[in-house]
Amino acid sequence: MTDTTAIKVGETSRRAVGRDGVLDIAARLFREQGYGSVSLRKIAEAAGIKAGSIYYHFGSKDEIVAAVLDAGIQVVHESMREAVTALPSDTDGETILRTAIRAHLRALLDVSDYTSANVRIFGQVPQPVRDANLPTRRAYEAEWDRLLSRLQNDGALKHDVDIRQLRLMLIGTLNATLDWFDPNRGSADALSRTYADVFLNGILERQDT
Amino acid sequence: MTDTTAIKVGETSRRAVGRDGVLDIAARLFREQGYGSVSLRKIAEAAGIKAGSIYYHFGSKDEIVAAVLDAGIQVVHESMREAVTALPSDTDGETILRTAIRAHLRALLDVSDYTSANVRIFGQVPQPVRDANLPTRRAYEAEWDRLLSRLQNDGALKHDVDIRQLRLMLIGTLNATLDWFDPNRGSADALSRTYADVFLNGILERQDT
DNA sequence: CAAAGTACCTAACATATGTTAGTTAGGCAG
DNA sequence: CTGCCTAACTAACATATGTTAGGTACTTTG
Repeated sequence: MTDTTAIKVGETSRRAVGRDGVLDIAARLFREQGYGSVSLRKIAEAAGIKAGSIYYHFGSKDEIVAAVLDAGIQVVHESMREAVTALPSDTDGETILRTAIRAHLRALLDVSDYTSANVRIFGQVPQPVRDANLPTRRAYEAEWDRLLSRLQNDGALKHDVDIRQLRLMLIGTLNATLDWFDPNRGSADALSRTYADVFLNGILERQDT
Repeated sequence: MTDTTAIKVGETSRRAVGRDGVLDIAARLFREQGYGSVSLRKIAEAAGIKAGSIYYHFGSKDEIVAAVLDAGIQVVHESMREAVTALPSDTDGETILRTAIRAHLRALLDVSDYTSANVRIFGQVPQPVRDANLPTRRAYEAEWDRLLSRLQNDGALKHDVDIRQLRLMLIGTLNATLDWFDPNRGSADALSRTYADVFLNGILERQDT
C-alpha cells in the first residue's frame, strides 16, 4: 500500500496523493494528451492539489517525465522477461516468440499507463530527458536481442535475418499499435496472435498447401 | 520555379521566401524537433524573417501545421500510387506489394520533410488540426486497402488476413522506422526489401527447404 | 509617374507555463 | 504540551508564445 496519510483541511478531509499518486496521474495524462499539452497545473488539478505543491515531490517537470519514462520501460521489460522465463524449458521457439510479443503488447495496451506514456511521448521530450532514459531502453533492447539470437541459434529463425533489424522492426510494429488501437474493437491478445502470425509465416499464399 | 521576388533592404538584397518557403522550413523543423518545440519565432528565424511576418501568409500556427500535414500525406499517396501504376499490367502480386512498400518508405525517409513531419507530429497537434487531416489520411488508407484487397482477390495473399488490420500493421511498421532510421547506416530501399521479406514470407525457418 | 499590391518589419499584448519563496496545518515522537 | 516532519497552499516572477495593428520598402501595373 502507498503510505497515504489523511489530511484534514477546513471541513473536508483530503487524502494525500503523494509522489506515487502524482506520478500515476502524470503518466495517464501523458499517455492521453502527449507531452506538450500536459502542464504542471493540469497534473496538479487532476491530482487534486495545486501546481506549486508538485515541487515538494519533484525538482522539475523533467524529473517527473524522466520517472515516467523509466518506469514505463521497466514495466514492459519485467513483463516480457517473466512471461518468457515462466515457460517450460522445452518450449519451442515459435511459442517463446509469441509469448514475448503478447507480453509486450499487454503491457502497452492493457496494463501500464507508464509504458504507453513512454512510447507516446519519448519523441516529444527534451533531449536530456530522452538521454536519461536511454540506458533503461538499451537494457530492454538487449533482452530482446538475447531472446532473438537464442531462437536463431536454435534454428527456429532464419539465419539470414539481422537480429538488430528484426528487433527494431518488431518493437516498432508493436508500439505503433498505440496510434490506432481501440480496446472496444479488439483485444491485445487477439492482436498479438495476428502480429505473430504475420511475422512468423508471412502473408503470402503458399504453393505447398 | 517558385516565384521568389528579390527584395532590397538597406544594402543587402534578400530573397523573399514566401508562403512555400515558410512551409518548407516549417516542415523540416517539425520533422526534426516535433510540434511543441517549434515556435513561430523559430520558424521565422530559420526562414530569415520575423515572427509577425508569418501572418502575412498564414492565419495561425494551426494553419501552417494543417498545411504541412495535408501535403505530407499527399506526397506519399501520389508516390505510392504512381509507383504501382507504373508497373506492367501483368506484374505479380509480390512485386506490386514490394513496390508500394518501397515507395512509402522512400517518401518517408528520403524524399519528403512533409511526409516525415506528418508521421512525427500527427499525434502531437491539437485535435482540430488532426481532424482536419483525417480526410486526406483516409484517402491514402483507402488506396492501400484497394491494393491489398486486389492482391488478396488475385490469390497472392492469404485469404484469412484482415485487410484493415494488415494495412494498419504495415503502415504502422513502416512509419515506426522514422524513430530510429539513420541514413548513414542503411538505405530506404534496402530496408524496404527487408520489410517486404518479413511480411511476405515470415521469419520462421521452414521445414520444406 | 502615380497607385496598388506584395512581402516584409516593429512593437506590443494577453496568456500560459515552469519555477520559487514563504506560509499553513495535521500527525507524531519526545 | 512542544517541536519536528510531511504535505500541502498562496502568491508572485520571468519567460515564451501566439497573435495583432500599424508602418515600410520594393515591385508591378495602369
